[in-house]
Amino acid sequence: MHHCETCKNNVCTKRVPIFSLLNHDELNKIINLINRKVYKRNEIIILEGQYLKNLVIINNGKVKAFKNTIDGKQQILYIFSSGDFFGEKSLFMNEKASYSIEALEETSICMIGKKDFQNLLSQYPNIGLKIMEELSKRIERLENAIENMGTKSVDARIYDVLLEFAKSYGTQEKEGILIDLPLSREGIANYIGLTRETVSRKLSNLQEENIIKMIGNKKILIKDKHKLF
Amino acid sequence: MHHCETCKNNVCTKRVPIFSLLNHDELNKIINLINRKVYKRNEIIILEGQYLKNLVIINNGKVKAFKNTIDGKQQILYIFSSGDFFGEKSLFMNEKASYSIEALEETSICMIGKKDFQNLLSQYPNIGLKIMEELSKRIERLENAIENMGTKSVDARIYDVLLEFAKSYGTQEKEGILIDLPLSREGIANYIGLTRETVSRKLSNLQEENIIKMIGNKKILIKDKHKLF
DNA sequence: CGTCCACTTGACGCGGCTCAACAGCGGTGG
DNA sequence: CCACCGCTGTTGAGCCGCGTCAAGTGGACG
Repeated sequence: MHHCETCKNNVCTKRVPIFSLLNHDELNKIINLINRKVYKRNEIIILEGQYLKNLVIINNGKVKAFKNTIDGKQQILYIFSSGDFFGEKSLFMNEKASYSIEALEETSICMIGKKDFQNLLSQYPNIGLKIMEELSKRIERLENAIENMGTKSVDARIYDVLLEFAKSYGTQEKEGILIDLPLSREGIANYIGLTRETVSRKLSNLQEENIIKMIGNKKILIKDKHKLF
Repeated sequence: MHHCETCKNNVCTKRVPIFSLLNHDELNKIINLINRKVYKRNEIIILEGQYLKNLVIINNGKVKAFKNTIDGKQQILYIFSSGDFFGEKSLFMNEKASYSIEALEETSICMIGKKDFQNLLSQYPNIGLKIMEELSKRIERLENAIENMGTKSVDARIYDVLLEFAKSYGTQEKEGILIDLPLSREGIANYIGLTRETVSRKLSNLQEENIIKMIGNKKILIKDKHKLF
């Protein structure tokens, strides 16, 4: 159906906060600038060190942004999902990507060429404000992550990541908050700077204390949220 | 002398990267919007949780931006010096400061009211670009800090902070790079998430290995930079 | 149903934190 | 100017906890 093709495209622009101040006609103009692409789980979308030519907006799915260290470790910096964008650095500075992006599940993205987006920016300055707003939020998350890693106990870091996931990926059930985990145990470890084994042990402890319940490896039920503070 | 009063004011705007695209007349208009203030060492400029009404630009001196944790620890997030700005978050969002700012030495600042700055922004959109650029740089520093704290050994973190300080506050001498430390040992510890004792020990080790030389508590000479990689 | 990879659990060692004692330095007041 | 005091830095001893290595288990997917 023809009009469905349009719907599909609209999705990209409609749900994106940075375009939220534009009206319908303006959005339609933008649609023509967009290229879409779909990635499967574990596929690399951007590799650290590459030059970026697009601003990328996630339409559907989840990705992780991470750095690999020389000695084979991995630090996950962000988990991006629907509506989030990345590659914005190349818009102001002509720099290489400072981290890699990998799909955590089937993910469809929208790409806008650097030039096109710069034109949009000068045409609609409010988009710039929205981006600054989003960058500010990202900065605040990073600042909190540093505070956690620098000053908090390992237990507290586990609590924090559980609460963070509960907020972003949790649903309220009668027995508690059910989290659809975006990351594996190893992923969680790489997100908060621990090892897989330590995460595993800490979660087992929490389960023994009846604070959480692990459901397979993909879900966790938080039975008593208040014990995680 | 009258024209020196003007010079003094100019300093504020001239050396600030975010105004670097403006011409002389435009800068003069801005000068009228600015309030200046001087803080002594250890004075608090902003307290976490306060509402900000200004964008603050450092004219002269150094400050630290930090968070205090419930159990009395401190995480230093940034060291700002001449030309750096803070308080930008209040410009896009009406939020409280997420960290405190304290003068590390005698520091003079320039303040521009929120409304005034928003007007500037819409008048000179390039200022917005400059701010995004600076925010991007800040994000990159935070991302690297997280990678360091999450994946690197304590030794490597000490090396990194020495190299960072060498770059920002060091001068090349014949015997090596002489660093004018912005932070005390305790400050360094709070910057990279260690304890005072550990920093002290690690620096003593480096001195024994003849890689650095401590000169009082305020200066460090890096004799062999290449051993710090 | 079988294979493989991720997760779990245990044992162990090392390294950074804690506690404690002391030294050095700067600031203050007599 | 000196004496005192408090804060920061140094150094030592000991402990605890996380990382490492290793073995065994379980779930996901073909």
